[in-house]
Amino acid sequence: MTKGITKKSEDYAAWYNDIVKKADLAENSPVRGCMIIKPNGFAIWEKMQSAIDKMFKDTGHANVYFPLLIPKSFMSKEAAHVEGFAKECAVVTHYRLKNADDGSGVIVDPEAKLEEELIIRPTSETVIWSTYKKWIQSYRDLPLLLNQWTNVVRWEMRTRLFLRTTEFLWQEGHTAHATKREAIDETLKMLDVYVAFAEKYMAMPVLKGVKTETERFAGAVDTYCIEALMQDGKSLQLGTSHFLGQNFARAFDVQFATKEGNLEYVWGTSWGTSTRLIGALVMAHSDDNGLILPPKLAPIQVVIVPIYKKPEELVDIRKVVEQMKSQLQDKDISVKFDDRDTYKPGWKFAEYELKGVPVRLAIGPRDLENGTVEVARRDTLEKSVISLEGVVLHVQNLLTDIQENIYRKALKFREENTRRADTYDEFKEILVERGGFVLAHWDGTKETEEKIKSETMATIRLIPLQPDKEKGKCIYSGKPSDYRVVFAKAY
RNA sequence: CGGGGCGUAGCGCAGUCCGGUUAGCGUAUCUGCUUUGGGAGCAGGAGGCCGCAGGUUCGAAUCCUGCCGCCCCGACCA
Repeated sequence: MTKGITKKSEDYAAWYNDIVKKADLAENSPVRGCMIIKPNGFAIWEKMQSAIDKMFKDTGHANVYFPLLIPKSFMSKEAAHVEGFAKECAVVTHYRLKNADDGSGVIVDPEAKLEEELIIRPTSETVIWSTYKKWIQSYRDLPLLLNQWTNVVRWEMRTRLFLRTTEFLWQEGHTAHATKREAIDETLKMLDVYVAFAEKYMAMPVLKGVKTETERFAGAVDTYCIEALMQDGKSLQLGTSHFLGQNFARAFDVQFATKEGNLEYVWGTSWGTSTRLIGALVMAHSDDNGLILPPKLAPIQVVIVPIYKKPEELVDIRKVVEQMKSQLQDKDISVKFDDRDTYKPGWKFAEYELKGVPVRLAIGPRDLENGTVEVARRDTLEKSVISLEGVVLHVQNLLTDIQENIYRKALKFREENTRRADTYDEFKEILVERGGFVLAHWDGTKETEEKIKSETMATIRLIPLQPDKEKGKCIYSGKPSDYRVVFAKAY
């Protein structure tokens, strides 16, 4: 029925790529690893942005913009930070091109070499903290709660549309506080913002926790994260929130005068989430017919398809549809009336299913006679015929129901794919046969974590924030452990 | 960087092993007619530096050499 989408069960990676491309979300760019986000994909990002941005504003944050280019020297200020990002920085070395003497095209003008090379931001801690030094003198300047929506570049070895691209869009929050407690509270507060966004908007249940030292952000004291399970049993990190301690304050000498007149280093946080979220939507919810979007993030929530033979019939249909459309719009529902006569109804049905529009209304002569409309929901593909009078209320309820149903389905999937392992054999068997989250005891050492990773490909996704106390033995070393951590293969 | 696959019409592909008419199919596109409640049918048309550069040959999409690019699977990471 659906043209050209690889079955999810046959080849998950191909299925994912097919949906991204066929649903017109994005395509590859002329530069390897970069992506062109198409209108359909960008509209989803815009919905995400506006919801998240509102949550940031509601928690007292303001937006700013720091530049794309960062002096190379800034990168070396914080030791762990350089260590983490140096390998994947794109560097600007020249500022001019010229025509080659042999006419072979343009070349970099060797005369135009920069005195200090610039790096394209892989993240903005360095430039922001170098500026915070100027902005912060007193406890009265704190807290400083800023965020920016930008692009960043990280030269990745292997890329996948949305999930990992060389350039990606994201938001990065950077805050500065007078006390450690306040910075930690901020870190956790923003983590909870991400949890709320994922669950309420993306209809995606997430686990939240803290990363192990190995997985920690370069330069952070603690990295918190939310992780969601994709349909192939792999985990995807959807957002991170870092407690930076005084690391960047020390690196950039950001001190403030306390009420008592002492000079102290500022406490910092940073937190981010990216266009990867779009990849998560695809991988967590969609099916072999295409994209399935949660209504709250769907650029078009309801599409209306007219069915008619003669142009006169469309005239009558249009009258009914226009009224219905404006009633729906009055309820803040985004509606598209697809009255193009260049495509047939069946074609449109398939197309909107592919693109994940949550609700489709079809109306034809038969409906006009009966005062009805056909309603189809994308998540279950169910169709029903309802009376025209009740359509607005019905659609409102349906959108809510779809949002909840997608969430329930994802939650059920996660629950069915979260298992406990008490021995290493059991652990390996689960990962090989089923995937998913595996809760297991760990002795807390980097060495054990590394061994398990190299032997099974699974990593510790997170340590729960309030783990259930349970005496046990590390599945690898047999050493005592007080609680289970969450393992999974990850993107 | 390793392993695998692939570059032929906008997209998807066949043809390459074994060189030989005018390079073909599906789909999309354009024209016309018929159609329209699940990706319509028929007829006609247009669309190609066969990835690039050399070489072998009377003759190369096909054989040889070199290069470039893309995708997938790993190692690094949001």
